[in-house]
Order: sequence, then C-alpha cells, then structure tokens
Amino acid sequence: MPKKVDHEERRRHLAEAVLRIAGRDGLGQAKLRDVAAEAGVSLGTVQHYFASKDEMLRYVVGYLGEAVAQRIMTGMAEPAGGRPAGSFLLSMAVAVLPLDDRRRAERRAGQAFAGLAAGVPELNEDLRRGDRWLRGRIAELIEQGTRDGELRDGLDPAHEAVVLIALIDGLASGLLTGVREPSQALDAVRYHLDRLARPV
Amino acid sequence: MPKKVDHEERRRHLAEAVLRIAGRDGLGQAKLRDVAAEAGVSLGTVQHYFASKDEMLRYVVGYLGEAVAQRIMTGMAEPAGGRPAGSFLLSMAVAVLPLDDRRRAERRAGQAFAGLAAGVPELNEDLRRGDRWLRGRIAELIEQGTRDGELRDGLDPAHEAVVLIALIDGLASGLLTGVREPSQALDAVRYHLDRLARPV
DNA sequence: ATTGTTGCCATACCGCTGTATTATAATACA
DNA sequence: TGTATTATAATACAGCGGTATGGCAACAAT
Repeated sequence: MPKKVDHEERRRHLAEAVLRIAGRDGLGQAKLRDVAAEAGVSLGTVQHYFASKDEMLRYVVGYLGEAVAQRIMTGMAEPAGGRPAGSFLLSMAVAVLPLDDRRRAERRAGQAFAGLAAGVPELNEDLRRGDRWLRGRIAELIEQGTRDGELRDGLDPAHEAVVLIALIDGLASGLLTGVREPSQALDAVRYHLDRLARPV
Repeated sequence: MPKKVDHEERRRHLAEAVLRIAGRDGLGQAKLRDVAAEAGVSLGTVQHYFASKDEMLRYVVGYLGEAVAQRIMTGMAEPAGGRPAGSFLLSMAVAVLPLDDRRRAERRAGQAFAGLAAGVPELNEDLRRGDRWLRGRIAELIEQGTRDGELRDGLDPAHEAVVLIALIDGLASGLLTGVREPSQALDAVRYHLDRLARPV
C-alpha cells in the first residue's frame, strides 16, 4: 500500500551528508537542519529516517566503521600471493591516513566519535574490538614477514603492532591539525617500515 | 579605591575548573554555568573575568600550552649532565602521556582544541610552532645520543623525531579512548626507544 | 477508483546556553 | 566617615537546535 523507498539507501545518503559536514566543519557543526540541507531534503525527512539525533549518530558510527574496515581489508586482500608484508603494511597505512577529503572527513568524524566514546561503554567496546582485530592482523603480517626473511630478526610482533598503529594514528592527527604534510607523513611511515626490513 | 583581587589568579582558577570538566566530561560539556559551579562561583563572576566564552577558551588554550611546555622542559632540563638521551626521551614521553587524571584532562582538552583549531589560523600557527620546537629538541637529542655512541648509527634525527612524536600522540589517543592500558603504552615507548639504542 | 499507508515537508514548541542588565556587598582612598 | 569603584551575584533576554505535531502528496492493493 505505501510508497516504496529503500530505507537503507536513504540512511546511507544522510550518513554521507553527515560525513561531508563533519569533514568540512567538524562533527559539532552537524546540526539536524544542516544535515538535511546538505542532503538536499527537509528536516522532517531526516526525522523520518532517524528517530533522534543520537540514533543518527550511532548509525553514522556503524557506517563509518564498516567503510574503514572495508577499505583496510581490500587493501590487505589484494594480490595476496607473494607480496611482501611491508607492502601490505604500507598500503594499510595509506588506506587509513587522511590524505584526501574523503579520508579527512572519516578521520575527523572518527576522532570526534572517539572523543565522545569515553562515556558510552558500548561504543568503547567497539573500539577495543576493532583495535584487537587490527593488532592481530598486523602482528600476523610481521610474523609472516619475519619467517619469509623479508623483515629483520628479533622483532616482537605484538609490540610492533602497537607501535605501528600508534604511529599511524599520531601521523593522522598531525595531518588533521595541519602540523604534518602528506609527504612528511608518508615519509615517516616508509622510514619506519624500512627499519623493520632485513638489512642488506 | 576598589576591592583588590589578583585577576590572573582568578583566571587560572577558572581555567583549572574548565580543565577538570573537560577531563571528566569533555570540553563540549564546559558550559559557562558549569564552569562557574565547578569553580564555586556564580555565572556573573565568570563573565566578570572573561568577556565571552571564546575569550575564556582562548585563555585556557594558552594556559594549557604553557603548563605542558613547562612540564616537558622541566623533564628535559633536570640533571642535564651525563644523562643518556634515551632517558630524556622516555621522561618526555611520560610527561605527555595521559597516565593520570591531570594529564588525561590536559590531553582531552588539547585534542578538543586541536579538533577545533582547523578553522582558526592563529591557533593552527601555535600548533605548528609548538611542533617545530619539539621536533627540533628531539632531533638534537637523537644527534647527541648518536655522537655519544649511546644510540645506533644511521638514525635520521628528523625522521626519528617525527616518528617519535607521532608514536606518543597515537599512544595518547589510545589511552584516552581506553584501547590502551598505561602499561601497554609505556612498554611500547620503551620497546621503540630500545631499538634506537646501540646494540650490545 | 478508492483507500489506507507511507514519504515528505512546514511549522510550532521548548529547553538550554551565551550574553546583557541590574542590584548589592565590599574595600581602598579622600 | 563617606564615596567611588570593583567584585559578585541574581535575573532577564534572545537565539539556536532537538523534538513534536499536523497536513499534504504519492503510491500500492483491493
């Protein structure tokens, strides 16, 4: 009987509008009216798809996490064959570093959410889970690289994973605040990965 | 003729209240009324010492930057004599990492300001200046450590400084969001610094 | 074609929060 | 002592922003 519309598609559309605003002016500037304007719909429409602002933001969190995880995984799964681990790690870093508007928006929103997640146990648990997963993946890559003789001996995979994640996070922050240039950040990642490689 | 009061002292008192709130509930929760309540004064008093909220926040930024720079410098200036560079670097990291409520508050506020600084050129310039200064200091320490034979040969001071700052920033973020335990963060720093040390 | 359900919008409402205004108490100086 | 000036407080004001409400249009099913 009713008009037929793809709800999920609409929600994604609105989530993208939120991300655009967050990337441009910060998540704090994502008022419902602005989201509506950015998406080209009315305030009522936004309300129609999200019962409250909180619900909308929760959706955006999920959407964002999915998008980022997707990007990381496609970067890792590619020509999985004889590719060196260092290359995987580099492409993973590139996948996450805010080097263009899109990734800038994702990062800005992500940081805003993270800053907000302190009081929300459920959100916090998501972060921990994501971190565990990523750490595990990286540690595996390091182990594999060591076995293959590509990486230097004596590396501690768990520690290296923590260091690498923190390094990328820190560079990402620097890029967002403008204290780091993209080339500088990439250089730093390459420099660090080089030191993990087996010396010739 | 008037009642005599130390304005600067009052402002610092209010700034501390802001930092407590920011550390507890985030800077976004620092409404003027809450700041007044936290400081044990009335809203009118806050207005008396800061013409607007923006001015108050600007003051807090300066206050915060000064406090952090102070902490870093005292950590570096200590027994400046024959102390190894690695020790300086470690104490610098400890000085900045959010390992207790005080530093947590500073970090949270700092991140909130940084996220806000995207649109404020003047604030952004402060960040860049601070970064340049810190990078220079760290690079000097690395050079010195290399000369003294404490650190491994072949390190690139500039790159190492960028990496180290990013590492610490990333660990700080992890600590704030709760995905890192203090011990884990310290281990990561020590692990990284160890690798810079000359192999026995 | 009728009808019931849904998509969409315009608008009203209300609490929160920064700012302005006014009043009162306190104190240094003449 | 008196008075000018400041510190502090209480209160009022206004805009913003999330939420609620009512109406109109569109479309599927009978």
